[in-house]
Amino acid sequence: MSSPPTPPAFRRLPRAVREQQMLDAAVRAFSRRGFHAASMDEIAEDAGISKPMVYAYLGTKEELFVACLHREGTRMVEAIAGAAAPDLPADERLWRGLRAFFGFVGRHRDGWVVLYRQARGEQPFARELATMRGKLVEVVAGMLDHALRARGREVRETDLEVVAYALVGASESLADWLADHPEADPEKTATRMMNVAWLGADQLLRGITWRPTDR
Amino acid sequence: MSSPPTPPAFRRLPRAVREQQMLDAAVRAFSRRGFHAASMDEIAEDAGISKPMVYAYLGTKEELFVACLHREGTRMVEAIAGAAAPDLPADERLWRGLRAFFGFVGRHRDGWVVLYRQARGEQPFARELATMRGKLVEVVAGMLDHALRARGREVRETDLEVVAYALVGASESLADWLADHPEADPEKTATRMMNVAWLGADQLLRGITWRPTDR
Amino acid sequence: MSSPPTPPAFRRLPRAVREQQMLDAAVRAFSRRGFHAASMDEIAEDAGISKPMVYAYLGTKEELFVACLHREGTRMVEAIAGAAAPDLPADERLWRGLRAFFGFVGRHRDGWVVLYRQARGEQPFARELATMRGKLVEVVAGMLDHALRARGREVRETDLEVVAYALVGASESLADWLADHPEADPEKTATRMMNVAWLGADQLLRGITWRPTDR
Amino acid sequence: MSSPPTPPAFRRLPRAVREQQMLDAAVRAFSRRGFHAASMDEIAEDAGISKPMVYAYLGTKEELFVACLHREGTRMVEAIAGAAAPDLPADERLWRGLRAFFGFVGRHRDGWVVLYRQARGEQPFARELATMRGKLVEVVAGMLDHALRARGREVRETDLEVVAYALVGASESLADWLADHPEADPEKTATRMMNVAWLGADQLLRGITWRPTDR
DNA sequence: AATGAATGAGTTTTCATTCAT
DNA sequence: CATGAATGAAAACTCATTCAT
Repeated sequence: MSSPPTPPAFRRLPRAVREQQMLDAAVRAFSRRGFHAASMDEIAEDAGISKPMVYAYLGTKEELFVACLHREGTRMVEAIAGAAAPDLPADERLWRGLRAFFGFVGRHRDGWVVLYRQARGEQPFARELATMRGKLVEVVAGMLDHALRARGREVRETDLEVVAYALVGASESLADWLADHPEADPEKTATRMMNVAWLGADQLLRGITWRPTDR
Repeated sequence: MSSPPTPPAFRRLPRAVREQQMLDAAVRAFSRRGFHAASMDEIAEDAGISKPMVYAYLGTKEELFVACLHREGTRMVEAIAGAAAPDLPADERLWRGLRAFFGFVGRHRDGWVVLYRQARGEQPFARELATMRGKLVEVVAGMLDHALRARGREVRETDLEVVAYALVGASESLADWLADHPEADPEKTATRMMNVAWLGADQLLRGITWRPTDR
Repeated sequence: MSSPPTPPAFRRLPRAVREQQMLDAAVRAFSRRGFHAASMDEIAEDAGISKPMVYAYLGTKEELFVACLHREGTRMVEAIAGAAAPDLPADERLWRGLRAFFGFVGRHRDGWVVLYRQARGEQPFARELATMRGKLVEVVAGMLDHALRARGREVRETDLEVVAYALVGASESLADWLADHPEADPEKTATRMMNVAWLGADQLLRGITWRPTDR
Repeated sequence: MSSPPTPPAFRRLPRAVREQQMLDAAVRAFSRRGFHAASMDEIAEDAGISKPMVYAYLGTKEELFVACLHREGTRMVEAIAGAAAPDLPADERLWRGLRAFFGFVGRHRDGWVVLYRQARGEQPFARELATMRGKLVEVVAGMLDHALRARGREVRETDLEVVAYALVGASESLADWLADHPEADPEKTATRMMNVAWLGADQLLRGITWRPTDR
């Protein structure tokens, strides 16, 4: 008597799976509506789970957002790091990194948006975000430094960092543009960014263009 | 005895004055705490006026934010447009525009932050912001196009636009960095940006550097 | 120098005129939006005058509403009283009263609505309104009593009052219906009400009908 | 010592129970103070629950009011419909309907007031209310039509509707009066209304009276 | 006589978060 | 493990009303 009429077939999933469902829902909500406008009710419902479970698994709203940031950020960094092997020449590394970056953005537009567009405005995440971006800047700066030393030249560290910062910033902006233009081709966008970054306006104006050699 | 310490002369100010006070307070609040976290109470108190006046003069919270956007944006665009005269050679125009831009950011760090960092994440202002940025991109694209045609060459419009977009994006990011580093020198930052934009990584790595001629 | 550029031709109207303008605006606002939803700002603007003037002339919002009630109510009572002379036979008095009543409603739909529909729900005006309606009920009851005594019969006062109340209520409801049907003919509505009131359902069902003799 | 005076057994009630408590409190508040003057704070406190629960269960203030309207309206319509069986003669149906109606009003004075007195003035509920009243008018009109056809006569539809409207209006007004006179007897009021409706002023003045046969 | 400037006080509504079951 | 029930706190917005000029 009083046995459960509907078998709980879809319930009692392992914790890891549930967490991913929640993060998926959270990324959707945060990227579409922003950190403040997204509500925990909304996220819980979209994840098909009750609110207390979200709190039990992923903590407060801020922690949840940070968790999203971490997951998407890690995915992106891994994608880029896996592509730009450190033993290649400078331009090849840059090109592969850019291609990986824009490819990732093209495949995870939601993730990208939540990562950069939303997080930047909210103080609590500024540091978190700065750390992640710092890693990228460091990689690019290291790349430049490496190439310079190979030619027997050296540059003040600040200069390097700022130049790297500018390159990363330009890429972010183009990625932002890419996220807003679903029809745009990530590969082409990467090529354009490469042209700007590598050749600069002066060369471009002279008709010099950079083109990917392989592929 | 008990003479009024603050003369009542500051009350009952004319509308135009009050509006500027409110906008000042709003820019402060929005840029420091973000659109959602900033409260109308806070802004009103900071402006030294009661909430209903804010609503009476500048409308809804969203409208208030847009008003901030407009004021700061107009100031910035005017500063840049006034500096980059259209009859100069391309590199000179770019340089002067950049110098004006970073100079402006250095002088109005709050304004810049509210303008770009906060507005980007909030859907309601995306369009407003896109319009403003669009103007900048157009100017830069026009500049490139002008220089190209002068050399008898022509480029597809989309390409131009994307390159211009990247340049603007890089500048924005450096400006962002500038806003977070109060000790940094806007002039130097402009020079660095000019190097990246004009020469590109390739030339920089070869030891070629761009330097302002005048001054 | 600095003479007024626009001559104040429409300003400085005598107080009585201004008050009527305000009452007109107030009746419009109250009847369209209800007592609470109508705002003093709205009324002042519609009257083409500043808010402090409204307060100076007609007092608080409640007092303003009461003033509307008074003006419209007095107009209506006068219209009815002027039509139903006390020396006519009962049916003729009733008919003339009804015709005057529906005629008035037809000409002042706004006034009627503000008078009855809005005032009834708001406690502060219940008494005011009850007084006015009481006068009407008294008149009708007196009419019935007069007719009864003329036939040598007498009825308990309460009975009379309730019957009169029902007649007034039915008229009010029809008037309400009339206010919502701008195309309807007041005269016809009066005839219908007369039929119900005078003959009753029983006679109507038997095919007996009342028709105005004159006209 | 310090044993809990009120057992915590009354907390955490199931939704259905809470909803009824809220509706009870809302009907009380709305009918006593009017739609606008009644505050959600007040209602929540009177229901012994916090405001957010009211919003969670019954929505917006307007929706809450409509919910009240629905509950009370349904109760009333059911009471009347259950009493006036369609196979009785016209006068008997009318009488039973009126008796049920006034009986209901006598038992739920609060409900009646909120239903008709408050709702009529507020635009947002006009339609809701018109629908409900429309049903009553239709029933009465159908009754008259039925009786007429049984006697081989026919009447224009508009005429019927308006007469029915007048009868309903008269009843509403008497009910209104009843709500304001707690000492009055619903049964007697029904009898009076029946006299007015069925016999008309003419017959009443001639000393003809209608009396309930049964009971 | 007339008004722009100003506000205290209140309202609806939302949301992150936690119990008790 | 899971959730329906519950709330404290705060935010946006409005409005009748008054002062100082």
